[in-house]
Amino acid sequence: MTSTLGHAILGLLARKPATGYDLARRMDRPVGWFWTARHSQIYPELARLEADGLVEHEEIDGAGPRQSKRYAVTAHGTATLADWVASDLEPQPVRDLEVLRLWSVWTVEPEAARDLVRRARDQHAARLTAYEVELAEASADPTSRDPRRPAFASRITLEGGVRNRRAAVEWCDWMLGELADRADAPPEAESGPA
Amino acid sequence: MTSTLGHAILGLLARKPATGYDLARRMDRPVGWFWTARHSQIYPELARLEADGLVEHEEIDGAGPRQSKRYAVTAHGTATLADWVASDLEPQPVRDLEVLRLWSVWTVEPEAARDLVRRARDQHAARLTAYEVELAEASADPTSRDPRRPAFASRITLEGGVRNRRAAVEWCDWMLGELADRADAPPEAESGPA
DNA sequence: AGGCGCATGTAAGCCGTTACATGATTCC
DNA sequence: GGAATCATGTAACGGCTTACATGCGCCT
Repeated sequence: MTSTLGHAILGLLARKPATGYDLARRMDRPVGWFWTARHSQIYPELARLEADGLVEHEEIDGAGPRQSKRYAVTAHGTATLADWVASDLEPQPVRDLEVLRLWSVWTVEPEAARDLVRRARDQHAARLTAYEVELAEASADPTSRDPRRPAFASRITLEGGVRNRRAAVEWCDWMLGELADRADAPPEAESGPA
Repeated sequence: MTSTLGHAILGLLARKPATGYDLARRMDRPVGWFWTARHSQIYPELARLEADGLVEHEEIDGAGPRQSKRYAVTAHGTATLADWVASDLEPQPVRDLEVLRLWSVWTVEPEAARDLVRRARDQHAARLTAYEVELAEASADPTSRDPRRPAFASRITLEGGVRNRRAAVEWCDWMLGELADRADAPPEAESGPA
């Protein structure tokens, strides 16, 4: 019944209580590496979670002028989150724009293709570096060895990100090899150094 | 102006003309590995593409009782597709349910976590096998070496899938190691061999 | 005086899914 | 006779994005 976004928010709040505004920022980094949401989606979802008794709020006066609401998970919320984590979710269909594009790469000149792959490689490499930095920070925390601590989960998800992006960079390098200009030349009838 | 789905359909039709029904099936395998759509989305999109002059159809009487429409890309459609492929798309935000879930894995018992990771590993391994089979078939086609042929694009995207899933399986194995039951035991005050 | 950050919400619209609707042919 | 496959569409609804709306305090 609770949506995926709801579980994402519960996951954030289970680590640390926050206002809707805070959540919107945290939905960038670090959770945003694999799930994102705008504030326009977060505020109504918080109301729904509260109606279901999964979170509760207290009014605080924060830095802003207006009263803010700091949300925290209830016991019921934690239980719901844990159930969802352990549940049998069927694999989601993949939606990858980069691969979809590559699948039609035969429609463009090899030179344009190389350009494309080089740009993709750069983006993956940048992401890889960002993950590596965060992973180093996460690993420094001694609690990141304990499977019942949030830092553990952060560490293993980041490790996944690193491995994933590393594979992507290697794949791009491999593709550049496959696209190397051996025979870009227009098809000439029997050339070759016979 | 043309949507992502529109480009996905153009990519399919550029390889081979097809009916809406065909497209719906092909949106499973092989394109469906990285982009999917239901027929209810495909039929209206075909109408839109035709209105924009990117595809055209001829009536045929196929196996079914009703007249079918076989669609093919126009020259304008091919050009539009090529432009999109070479264009500078900004990286899409990742949305990964499996990782989102893992990020909250500290809320469950290590044993449940191991179970979860084992199931994920199995799914990745199954996908990996499927990719490897298709890659072997694709590589057998001699045109898969020519960057201007569809088979080339199929081969390199499949190679990406294989590398990606291989990394995922290895990551799962690594996580199982991290979750190994060294110290699952409930926290007893000063136990340990001195 | 103007812009940025804090802070919370609503509204319009697109994209995608599930379900509804129809109907002939072929296989069991 | 009934189920599966071929074949095309529409309708209702949910999730997500973009844009609209408001307003105080701080920094330049």
